[in-house]
Order: sequence, then C-alpha cells, then structure tokens
Amino acid sequence: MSDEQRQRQRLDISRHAVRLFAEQGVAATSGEQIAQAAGVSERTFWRYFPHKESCVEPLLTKMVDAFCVVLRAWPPELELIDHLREAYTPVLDSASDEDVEAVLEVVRLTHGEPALRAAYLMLRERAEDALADVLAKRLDLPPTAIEVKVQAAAMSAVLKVATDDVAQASVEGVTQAGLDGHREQLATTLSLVLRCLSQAAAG
Amino acid sequence: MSDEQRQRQRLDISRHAVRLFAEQGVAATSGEQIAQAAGVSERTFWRYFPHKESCVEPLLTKMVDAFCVVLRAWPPELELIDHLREAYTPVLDSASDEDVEAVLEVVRLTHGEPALRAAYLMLRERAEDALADVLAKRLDLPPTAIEVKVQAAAMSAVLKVATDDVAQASVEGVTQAGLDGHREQLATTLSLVLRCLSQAAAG
DNA sequence: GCGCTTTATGGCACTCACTGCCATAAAAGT
DNA sequence: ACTTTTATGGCAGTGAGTGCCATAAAGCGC
Repeated sequence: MSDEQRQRQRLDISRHAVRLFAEQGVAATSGEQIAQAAGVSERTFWRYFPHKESCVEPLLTKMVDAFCVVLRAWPPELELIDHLREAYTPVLDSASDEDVEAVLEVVRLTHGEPALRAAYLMLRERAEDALADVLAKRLDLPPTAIEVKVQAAAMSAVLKVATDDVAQASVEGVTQAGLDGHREQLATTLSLVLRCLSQAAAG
Repeated sequence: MSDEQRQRQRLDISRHAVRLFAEQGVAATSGEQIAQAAGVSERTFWRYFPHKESCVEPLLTKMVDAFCVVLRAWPPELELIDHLREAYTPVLDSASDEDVEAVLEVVRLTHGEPALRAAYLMLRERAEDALADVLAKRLDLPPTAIEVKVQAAAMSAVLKVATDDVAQASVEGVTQAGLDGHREQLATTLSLVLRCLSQAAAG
C-alpha cells in the first residue's frame, strides 16, 4: 500500500474521531466506536493509531505542514510580514472548510481535555523543530544554536496565541474576515518578534 | 490527612518510580511494581497518581516551583542577571543531591520516552503560565497580553535549552562547576532575551 | 490467465492501566 | 468511649493497546 493511501486513510479516520471527540468527549469515545465510524475493524484502527489521542494528529499536522511549507518558501529578501500576506492565504484555501473547522475544534477541545492537550503539545514541539530548521538556514546557524531555538520558541508562542484566538473567535463558524484578521495579527507580531530577536542575536 | 503529608508521600513514590523508569524503561515498569517499591498497595498508588507518567511530576515541580519562587522574589530595581546570580544557587542547595540527579535523569529520559515527554511538556506549560504571571506583574500588563505570553515563552525556551544542556552534561554526575556554568548561561541569555523583548513591547 | 510472495486486514485472546464498590482501619472530633 | 470522617486495601470490571495467527487482497513473474 502506498504511503499516500495510508495518509489518506489516517486522515479519514482522524475526521471521524475528532467529530466523536467533540460530540461526546474523548474519554467517552472508545476505539471501537471510532473504528466503526470509520468503517475499519478495531484491530486495524489500532494499527493506524498507537493511541486514541493521536487521532487528532493527521488533521493538525496537515495545517502545521502547510504553514511550514509557506515558511520554507520565504524568500530571503522579503520581509516576513509581506511574505505571509502574500502566501498564507492559499494555505487556508487549500484545505476544505470542514477540515479548518475541525482543526479549530480540536484546538478548543485541548482546553479541558488533558489527553488532547498532551498530544497537541507533542505536535507543537515537532513543529517548533521544523521552525528552527527554517530559521537556522536563514540565519546560517546550526539548528541547535540557542538563538535559533529561542527565536523558534518565540515564533511558536505567537502562533499558539494566534491560533487560540482564532479558534476562540470562530466558535460559531469561521469567516473570511476572521481568518484575515488572524493572518494580519500573526504577521505583524511575528515580524516584530523576529526582527527584535535577530538584532539581539547579532549584537 | 494534611496536604503536606500527601505531598511528601507523592514525592516519595515519585522517587521510586523515577528510579524504576530509569532502570528498566517506562513501559516495562508496571504500576504494581512502583506501588510495591514505594510500600503502598496498588490501589492507593493509583489514587495518588492518575497516570503512570505523572509519577515524575512531584520531583519536577519541586524544581520548577523553586525557580518560580526565585523569580517572584526578583526585585524590580535589580537586573535579572544579578538577581539570578544571587538567588539561584540556594535553589539547588535546598534540594538533596539525589533529587537533583533524579530530575536531570527524568529530563534525559524524556528524549526517548514519549509518554514522559508529554508529561514534561504539560508541566512546562503550567510553568510557563506561572512565568507569565510574574512577568505580567512586572510589566503591569494582564497575563493574557501577547507581549507577556511571548516573553514567557521565550524565557521558557531558554530554560528548556539550559536544562537540557546541564542534563546532558551531567550524565556522569553533577558537579558544582557544571551547575555554576548552567546558572551563568541561563542568567545571561535570559537577561538578553528579556531586555530585547521588553524594548519591542514598549516600542 | 495462473501460482507465488508480500502485505493489509480481521478475529481472538491477552496484558495492563485505571476505576468503582465495598469493607475495614485509622484518625479526628465531641 | 462513641461517632463520623477519611485513608487504605481487596476485588472485580472496563477499556486501551498488543501479539498471534488465519485469511484476503494486492503485486509480480510466468
């Protein structure tokens, strides 16, 4: 079976799982139930997901990966704020509206569902590493350099706050205006923090 | 039973659990085994710890709390770097050497033990919130302000890197010189980042 | 088309993390 | 001393997750 097929299968199960998590809570949703909803046997379900909470991973990584792609495409001569204004919109358009809603739903669920929170944090840490790689290339430093790690962490924090904001704001459904505001806040704050921390690293 | 007694009991179990985790891995250590080592029944063990991995919490929070106490005692007129040089040493002295070793062992274990990593990240997030509170008071801003959160995240990142460094450096036992170097690196980097981000927030 | 190997799936039994329930012991209050 | 509360232990049960094997299905040489 191709990797692509497996990824699509995981994503499909992920969608069902998140819906069930939102409807009845994580604890009240059994692996058997998710498997049944996704139309696979329980045994294969556990083969696709080592833990129940990791069901949220495919949906979330889809978004994180998209953001990382945008970041990697950041041309050296451009200001981050301008690049994001240009390139960040397609990210949200590339995903189906339902998936965007689902991701924000997961973000909301992580407050109040410790198991999901833990999975979320693990994923964010992976994303932070990816961020550090991008920054390292840009600053021509090893990804292990402390300046790189601190900058990556600060960016990650900005992303986290912005994501929480938009998730909170779009409880009653996402709007284009909401997403635009999100992108704008993200771009300005990220630019500010990066410029400032870069100077500190250089000085 | 007093809270204090309960805390001491949890800490005691925590020490046994960490030792077992280090000796044979988390997966290979059963709740029954930890309970037996700590001299309580399995049932009471599960009453003290909702999850196996949360056994590391008491030991880790002891250190985190100690650092937060130091931070809270940071006088407004003093530079952070000077305050840490003055006040951070007693923190490490206040804990028994075995506990310091155990904490560093846990930090090392979190690389390679995803379950412990997740618990570690949850705890770090709580610590970050405490950090944000301290910063908010200092900057006279609400703890929810984005500048506060970003600064807290950056500090948290510095702490994380420094902690990982010292944990890695003291595989063969901690030395006073190692701890001193740790404190010095922590103090200088924290000061730099804070000064820089404060300017950004003010500008 | 047909065998053969590989791989994905399902079923089953099992372990173990964790919980609810009750019975008892210890502590605390009067 | 008596009662009430609270901490503990035992026991049985649920559900997450795993190992094992049997089968189905996909890929491949012919």
